[in-house]
Amino acid sequence: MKANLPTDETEKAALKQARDEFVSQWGALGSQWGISRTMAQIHALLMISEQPMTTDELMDELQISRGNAHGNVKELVAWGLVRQVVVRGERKEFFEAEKDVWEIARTVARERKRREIEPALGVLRECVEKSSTWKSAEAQAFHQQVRQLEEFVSFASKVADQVSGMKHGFALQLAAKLLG
Amino acid sequence: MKANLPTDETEKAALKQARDEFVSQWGALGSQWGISRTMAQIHALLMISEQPMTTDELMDELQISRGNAHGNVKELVAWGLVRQVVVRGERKEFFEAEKDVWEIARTVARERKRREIEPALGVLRECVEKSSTWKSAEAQAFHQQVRQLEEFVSFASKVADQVSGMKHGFALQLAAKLLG
DNA sequence: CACGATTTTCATTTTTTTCTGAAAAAACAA
DNA sequence: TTGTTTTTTCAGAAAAAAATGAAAATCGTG
Repeated sequence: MKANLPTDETEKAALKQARDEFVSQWGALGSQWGISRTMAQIHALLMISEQPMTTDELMDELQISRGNAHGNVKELVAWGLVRQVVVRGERKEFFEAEKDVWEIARTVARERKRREIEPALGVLRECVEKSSTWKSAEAQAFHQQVRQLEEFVSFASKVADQVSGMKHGFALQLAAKLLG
Repeated sequence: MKANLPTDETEKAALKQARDEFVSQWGALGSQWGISRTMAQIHALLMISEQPMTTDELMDELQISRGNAHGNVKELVAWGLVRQVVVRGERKEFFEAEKDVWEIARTVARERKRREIEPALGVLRECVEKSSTWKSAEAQAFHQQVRQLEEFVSFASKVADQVSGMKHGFALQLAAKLLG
């Protein structure tokens, strides 16, 4: 075994600190967004973990309860950002995060479309439909506005489809189109 | 004055109902997102209102307190989604929402970049930097992962710039590029 | 089956966020 | 200035969301 030079030890400590910082900050960002701090922290932790982790390891690392760790890791699985893997010889469940950023982006696009865009479209379409035959000036103004919103959200929906359907090389395709 | 035919009355009632439904549902969607229900409701209400509204009208329409109405409408102004307008002969402040959906989209892109993307980039860049000279395998794996994330978020930032810089005809430009 | 290991659920507590309403401050008019 | 209207602030209340921890259910193995 190699000798532990002072630099090795220093680096080890600094790495731990950097990882903790990343996890903690990512958690804070998560709540700015619409997801719970713990869920974002678990995601961060799994993204920078080289091995899959168990619920107990998550509890230990983040100092959270079993119920909390369990619920949030399962929600990440439901999002498709984390998968459960089997480790030979182990009975516990292990979890690992998708690490490829383009894959992550596609998943987020798909899920956000499903959870946010589609319900909005439902509401808007109902309003557009209802108001389409109304005669008064006020009613027509309402119709016009919800129709414009519906058109836009519908467009956003198509963009989300497009993005979530892109294969690797996504970056190149999209970058070329948008920034070229 | 025209006679109020039964259909007029029916339409009027139905319009009121549709507007309320829209406001209420948009509020629910808002909380799914990262903004408060009330803020989303005020935004919805102002988007479908033909006249600018006062704080008192907002309070009345949404059945909320003055402090709540005040704070949320001011936050919408800070976002740039609502502006304060002067109505001649009136002392009260009136508020109106931006109605053009492309303008709304640009504003949201700009603000979300500022509030969500930029802080994330800060965290990521710090991690990338710190870990760039480290030697151990673990440290390098960490570096690689945060670097990939940094690259992606940086790309997202450029997209947001691009979108928020687009003038009217935005739809056409973007649609052509993405869906064409 | 029976037993220990592990996962899942859930009533309760804690924390965070949002809202209220009244008081203070500011703006304006006379 | 003084009185009136309107806006702003903010301490406390209420509501919503998240977390805990222990009990129940499930799973896998001998």
